[in-house]
Amino acid sequence: MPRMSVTERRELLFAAAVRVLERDGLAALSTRAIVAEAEMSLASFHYAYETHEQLLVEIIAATIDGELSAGLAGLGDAAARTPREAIHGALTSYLELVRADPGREQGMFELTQHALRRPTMTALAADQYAKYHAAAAELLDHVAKRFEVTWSVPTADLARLVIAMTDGLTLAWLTSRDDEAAARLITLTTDALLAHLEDS
Amino acid sequence: MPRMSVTERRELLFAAAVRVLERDGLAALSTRAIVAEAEMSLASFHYAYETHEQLLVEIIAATIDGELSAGLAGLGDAAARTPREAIHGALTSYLELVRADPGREQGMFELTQHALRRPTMTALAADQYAKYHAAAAELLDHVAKRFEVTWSVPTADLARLVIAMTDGLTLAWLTSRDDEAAARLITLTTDALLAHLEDS
DNA sequence: CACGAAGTGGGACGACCGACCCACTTCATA
DNA sequence: TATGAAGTGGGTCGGTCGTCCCACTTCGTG
Repeated sequence: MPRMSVTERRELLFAAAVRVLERDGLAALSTRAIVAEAEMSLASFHYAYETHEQLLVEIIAATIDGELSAGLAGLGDAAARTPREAIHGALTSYLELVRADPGREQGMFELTQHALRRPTMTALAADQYAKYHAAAAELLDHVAKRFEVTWSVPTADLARLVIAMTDGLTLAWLTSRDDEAAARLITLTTDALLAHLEDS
Repeated sequence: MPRMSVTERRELLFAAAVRVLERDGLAALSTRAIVAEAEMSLASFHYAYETHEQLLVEIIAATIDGELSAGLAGLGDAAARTPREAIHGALTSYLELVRADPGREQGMFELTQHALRRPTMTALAADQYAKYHAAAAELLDHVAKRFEVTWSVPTADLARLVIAMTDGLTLAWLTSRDDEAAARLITLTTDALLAHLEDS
């Protein structure tokens, strides 16, 4: 009801859409569900956003930046004393993120799947994963620099391994909710990465 | 138009639904789209299946059995002369399967996501992955037995690593379509597995 | 041949979807 | 205080959804 600028309304709708996506999934992310969550009238939506798809595009593009980059990179340099601790800690932090808010990661998967199916959005999915890989590579480089070691395999390749494992780990945990199995999976992943680490 | 039994009609509808799912995605898998693909009338659907969801459940339950188990296990024992060749070959075969029919694997992901969102279906998703893990464990046991070696880590854990990696590999390839990067990812995964192999 | 079961299909239902129109209110500016 | 831009919301459009009803045809069996 209160009056506000278009940009402010866009932000409120955006936030509401993310909440609906995480809570109820992409299939339930209708225009009406979004405005209900934001407590707005239906017409207000098309005043702020041209189409429903435009909001989706914006969500995909935006949530990537602050998402995994923060989840992985931001937590890798805690109080780790060894490369193993750093890698293992970062992966564990990520799992904790998934456990704390499963709907969020599930929503990311749904958005990716959705984007892959629409020709106009497939480039977005590609960008999404390119950024994931870049963030993971940054984390690996950071570890190498901090502990004065080198990776014997290009970090770009190892980054793909990391992202593939976080995806697989997420899917495994979402389907089984098995914390212990996930922890063992993280240890195995850490082993796999450390095998390509050598003193420099 | 031709007359047929309920079971036969169910099979035709099932096959048609799978085709639509692989070609157009889960979002397009409506009752009408299915009967159009099967060239039936709309009413025929509810004569064969009680509800639309029932068909979904059947698809999830059925496609698992003949899917990844055949994709992985069936191709692991080709002309491989070493454990490395066996593992690497199986993973490469799987990637080839994804490349040959991306829509199929994408459909599987969509079904999993869908199942995870409905409380009545989450158990199905859990079963799905339990079977995946079992199939992968079987493959690993088979390799160990054939080459007279042993895994230094429970194959159940390594199986989770394999499935997580195939999921991550699939997602990575679907989003980037980068064959070379996928091949390097497979090599890294093979390395990770072989690190836990020892003579017996 | 009769008859009931099995199978078929046109049409309609209520609900929800994205999008949009247009009358209305509020505000900034002149 | 007049005026036009900015913002708001009720209502509706055409379309698709899953489901269902019911008249119809075909078939196996008596």
